[in-house]
Amino acid sequence: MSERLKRQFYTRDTLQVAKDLLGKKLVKGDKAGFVVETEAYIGPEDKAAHAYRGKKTERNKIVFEQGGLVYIYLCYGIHWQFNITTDKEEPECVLVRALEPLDEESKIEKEASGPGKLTDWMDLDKDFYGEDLAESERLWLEKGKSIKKDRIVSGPRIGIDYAEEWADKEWRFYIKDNEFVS
DNA sequence: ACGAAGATTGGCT
DNA sequence: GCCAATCTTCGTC
Repeated sequence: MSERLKRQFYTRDTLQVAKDLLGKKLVKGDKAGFVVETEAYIGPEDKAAHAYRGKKTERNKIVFEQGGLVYIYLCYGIHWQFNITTDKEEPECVLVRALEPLDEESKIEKEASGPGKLTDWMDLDKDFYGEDLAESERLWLEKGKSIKKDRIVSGPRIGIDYAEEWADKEWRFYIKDNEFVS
């Protein structure tokens, strides 16, 4: 019996998926962690999104596909950013910024508290580009913990000052008082 | 074909 | 708190 999240979880409104992802369990091999922080990127209208104005490139083409796929890319030449595509048709996605590791040792080191640290810890790189989280044998999401609505808080996204009015949108979601949020 | 900038992090002026 | 590291991707020459 599997608790894996199905396609239908991802092919919904992106802001809703971003909120619902909190508390879910990301599993890869023998490593796993609970999602504690996400950010939503809303396709063509969002200046902070790579798909702003419907711009489709070699890098971001996967977000134009259906929801539930991995959009991963290298930033600053050093860090990988792990995103999950959402919606059916719209080029939208959710950036997973931080995890609460399951194992004690990783918890103490806060090894997944930040988008770059998270991918380092899980060994995620371009090899996972386009991976289907609803079908993959090596990476997927499970039901995880249930987070009460009043434990979910929102705020402006991080590192996108160039996006002008879109930089103020409160599309970053995280679990209140969780120590693993970046 | 070339150059600028980036959804970050960690170390030190 | 500020700045360098590091390299792929994209826009432009």
